[in-house]
Amino acid sequence: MSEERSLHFLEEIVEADIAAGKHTTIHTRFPPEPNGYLHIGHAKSICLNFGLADKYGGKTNLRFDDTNPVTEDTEYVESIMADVRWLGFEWEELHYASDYFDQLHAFALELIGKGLAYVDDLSAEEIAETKGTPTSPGKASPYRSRSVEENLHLFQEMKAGMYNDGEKVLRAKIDLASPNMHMRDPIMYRIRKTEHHRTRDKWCIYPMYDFAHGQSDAIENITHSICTLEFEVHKPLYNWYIEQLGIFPSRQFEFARLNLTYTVMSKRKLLQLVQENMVDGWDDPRMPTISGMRRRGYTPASIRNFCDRIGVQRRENIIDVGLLEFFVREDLNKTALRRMVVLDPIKLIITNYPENSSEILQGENNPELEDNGGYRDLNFGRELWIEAEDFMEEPAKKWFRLAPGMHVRLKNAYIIKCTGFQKNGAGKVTEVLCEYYPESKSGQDTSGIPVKGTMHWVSVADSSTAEVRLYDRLFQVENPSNEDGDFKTYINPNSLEIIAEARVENSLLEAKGGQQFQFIRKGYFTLDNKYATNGKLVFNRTVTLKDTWSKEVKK
RNA sequence: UGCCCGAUAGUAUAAUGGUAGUACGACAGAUUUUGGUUCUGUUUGUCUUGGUUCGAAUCCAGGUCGGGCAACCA
Repeated sequence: MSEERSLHFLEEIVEADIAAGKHTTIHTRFPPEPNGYLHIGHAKSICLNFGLADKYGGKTNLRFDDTNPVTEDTEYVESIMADVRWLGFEWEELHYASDYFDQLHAFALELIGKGLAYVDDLSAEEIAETKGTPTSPGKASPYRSRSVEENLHLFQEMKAGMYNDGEKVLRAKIDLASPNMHMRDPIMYRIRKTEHHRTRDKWCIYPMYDFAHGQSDAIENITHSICTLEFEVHKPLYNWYIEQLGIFPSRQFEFARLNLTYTVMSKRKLLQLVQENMVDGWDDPRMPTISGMRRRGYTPASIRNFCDRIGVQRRENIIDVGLLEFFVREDLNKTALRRMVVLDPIKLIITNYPENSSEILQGENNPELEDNGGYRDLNFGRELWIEAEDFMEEPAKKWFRLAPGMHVRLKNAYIIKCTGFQKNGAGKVTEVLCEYYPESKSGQDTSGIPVKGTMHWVSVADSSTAEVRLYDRLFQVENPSNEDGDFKTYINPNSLEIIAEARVENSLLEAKGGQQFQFIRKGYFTLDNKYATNGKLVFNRTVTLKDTWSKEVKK
């Protein structure tokens, strides 16, 4: 079943490590900061970390990197856990960097004791100035040479809350002339008199990312600590802390983050869209967040397949969102129930069908499944709703649908012939007239009439209304972050079209939240968990069907 | 401009010194009671200049282009 796949570079590293006897098994971790919602880029990291451990019989932890109380919140913790599980993964151990605050504090004391850390009274601006630039070395702070005793004492006072935010920091004493800016006496601890979402007011000093991440990895015996490329310059520092402390030698490896066309992926930008109400929250179906894609109707399998296919590399990339859509269609085609919905209704009257009469026809639930996935009842009658765009007064070239004199099949029903139409004062077609062939009934057609087109429909007498939300790409340009000026100026003003009253077949009255449907010839849709109520159906379009006709029209 | 990383069809990803392959896309055709699905075919590529070698996408050197690094963010 599984096709032969070559190893990506991280798999090669793991296999080499195992072959060399470095580890018998591996331990990875997924370490989000709980300061926002997970997006498709995180999904890549999740699939990578969990997938790698799974492949080599290892384990994966979920660890919240909650070292900055200013930005973090339990709301995000909850959503992140829900999203990881929804994607289909279960962590081995659940940890918080904040669980290690005591241990981290002890590590800091140890480094101070070794003369490798000092308390600095310089302000943030002064530290930035004395740090130098990438091309010129930094200058030592006047406080760099404080004695171990003094440092211990001052750090104790910092911890005790005797100073205000920004008054003092604890710095590692490394190399102010290092070509790597991160090695120029990086800050280990800063004062933040802010309540932490878990430790509350226990601490007023908090470790920086660099002083927490590697040690957390080491505490959990993480063998392969996988992160994105921008952390590459942090690696010497990551290793320095581990070496000076003599703890478990976790090793960091970097891969290129995921970029997708027609969207943005940075948390900062996504947050802006939410805060400035350009979208309907983090779970807006147009957002590249996991929660947004879930609401939109994407399936976990389609996201996993996508992450699997794009692979993992160290080169910058921007992946065509069309590839994601391909995997969604591929998955939904096999699972979504087929239903008929008319988005832009006009009336079709079958003039030779008996008045006040109707009949029940059968429609397959999914032709891709065995036994067509079973059948549902379709109520057929003299008056039907059809799609306005399925009728043309004067047919275009290669037009297979309705036009005066043309034959077409009504899906799961009869072949009809268009005999006329009505227009209103504005010249808009309001009604199409036709005749049907009783002997052409679906499944028992003896008419012998050849038709090229098949159209969806719903009965006027026996259908309901629903709101349908059509989503398009959020941005008008492939890479909004790369354009001049504010990325928000490139937002697609037509990314959401709300159809207030589409006509749906009555079997959809039983639709449940999160259930997926294919509206025949229209695309994949799902019931919106947020806005659908008992009395009102609201559907989100996940993705359109491939449409070769619209390409034909463009020619 | 100092240090680090990277460069294979339009996009992504293989080839681990020995036939440049795969997926998506695009195009054409067949099938089809969804202009869907499925099937078949076509299309387009190793950044550049040298070097090593019987042989280089792969190794080496120079160049070009792209990305990262100067938060008390992660």
